Amino acid sequence: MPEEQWTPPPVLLAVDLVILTLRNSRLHVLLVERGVEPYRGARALPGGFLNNSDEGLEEAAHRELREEAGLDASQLHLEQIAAYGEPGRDPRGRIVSVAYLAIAPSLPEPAAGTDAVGASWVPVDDVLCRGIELAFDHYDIVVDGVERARKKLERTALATAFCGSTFTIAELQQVYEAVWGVRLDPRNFYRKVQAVPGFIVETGVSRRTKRGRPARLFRAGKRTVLNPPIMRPNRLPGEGNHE
Amino acid sequence: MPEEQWTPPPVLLAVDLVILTLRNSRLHVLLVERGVEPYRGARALPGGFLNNSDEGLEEAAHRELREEAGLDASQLHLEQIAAYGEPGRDPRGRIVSVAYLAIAPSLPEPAAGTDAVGASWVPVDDVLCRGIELAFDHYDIVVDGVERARKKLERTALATAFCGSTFTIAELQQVYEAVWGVRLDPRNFYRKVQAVPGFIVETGVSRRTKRGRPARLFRAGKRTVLNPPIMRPNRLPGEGNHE
DNA sequence: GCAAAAGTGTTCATCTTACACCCATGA
DNA sequence: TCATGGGTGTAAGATGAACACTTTTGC
Repeated sequence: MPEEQWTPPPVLLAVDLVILTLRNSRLHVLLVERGVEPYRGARALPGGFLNNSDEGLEEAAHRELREEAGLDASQLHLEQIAAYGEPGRDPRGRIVSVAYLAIAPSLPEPAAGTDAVGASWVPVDDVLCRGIELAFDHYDIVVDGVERARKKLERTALATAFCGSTFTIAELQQVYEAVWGVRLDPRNFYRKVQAVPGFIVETGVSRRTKRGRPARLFRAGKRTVLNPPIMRPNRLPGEGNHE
Repeated sequence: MPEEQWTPPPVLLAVDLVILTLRNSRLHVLLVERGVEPYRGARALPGGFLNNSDEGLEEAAHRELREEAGLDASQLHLEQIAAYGEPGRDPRGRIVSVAYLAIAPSLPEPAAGTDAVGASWVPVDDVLCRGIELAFDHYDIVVDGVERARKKLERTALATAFCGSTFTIAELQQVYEAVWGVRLDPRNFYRKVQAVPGFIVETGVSRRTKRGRPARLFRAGKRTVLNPPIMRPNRLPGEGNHE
């Protein structure tokens, strides 16, 4: 913090949301269609400006979550990704956006009660492969958000945020497979997650029915840091070099 | 990004720096002493407001690095930590700060040619144990910055940013030990870092002198992501629960 | 009974750890 | 020569991948 008399230039602050969920075993992100210029017609992350000078950043994220995605703030994971402030990122002027990552459990609703036009769940793969054009620098933000989720699956209980209040181990495995984009051995995964103290706890009421033997139901434990961690399978030795 | 006609409230944007370095095998952070209210006399992170509406966030971080710490922007690691924007974090008004983490190699100078009064390197342990009072929410920012560095040592070549252009494996080990606050077996560390392709490369000119057998000199390789990673020794099973 | 999914046991390869030991230098 | 730190070998234990096999359900 500086000591100058000179008054620093004010900037406009926005909050954008990367809301991830699983829909039929694939990772999806919530996108809205822009109704006005710039980038009219393109898809963008839900978000908006700070309401007033007294609104906190996370508070604004919670409000947007409610307004634009119809998701209740409580009981869903929310964390900051980063601030995006390159001059020129928004043609309307100097706007700095603070991006948040939200994880929602799989819900039956199509895209939740949204008031923004054209809100829809889009497979993350379609976005990452640039099959869908995003407004502003929102592509970068999605990349960073997904990467954050991928990393946090290893050492934190983030995966349970994708599940309902109770879940089977197979469902938990689908979270890891969808977010990491890999296949895991169900038998080894089964033991591995149970070997982490406090990660998941068995609800006595064990069963559920679909096909085959019923599975025990678990709920998220209190422990948020995983020890030992659930490590992502090794990429082949000669590979990836991005930060 | 919203579509409202209403004009959002502008906020002031600041940039704060967590500059880490090693000084005689201990992790230090650069702090300045505040000359004006609020928090006059307390220590704070170096930083300042955006210069003008055209200055980028990282650009501002580079400028502060030069102005307040006398460190050349080029060839030192710089990455964003997060945005800190709770209303009330600064008694002067609504100020949102974007914090950056910088890693500087061990330099002979006491605190570098600073123009801020009372800039000094402070052992990170003294800050984390709250032995030193920091202004604003700068304690939280230091915690987040150090935690970021600790995590990135495992999977990235960040440790080499603490070293000069060439370094011995023992020096690299001191980085890991100081940042993680653990002791490592030199023999096992020696082989482990060399087993990561592209992490460090041997400079033909191998020697250096102090006491005992001379060590080979290495420089940072091109690979920034470590595979396999250098994992932090396991904390005991019943432990830590913070996010 | 059969298919399918849950859950268990076991093997083999790999990695980690601990530590004995040798090497090259300054004093 | 001894002390000191650099560098190598190796064996025991822990971990992880692969996969055969048993259990419990719906049909």
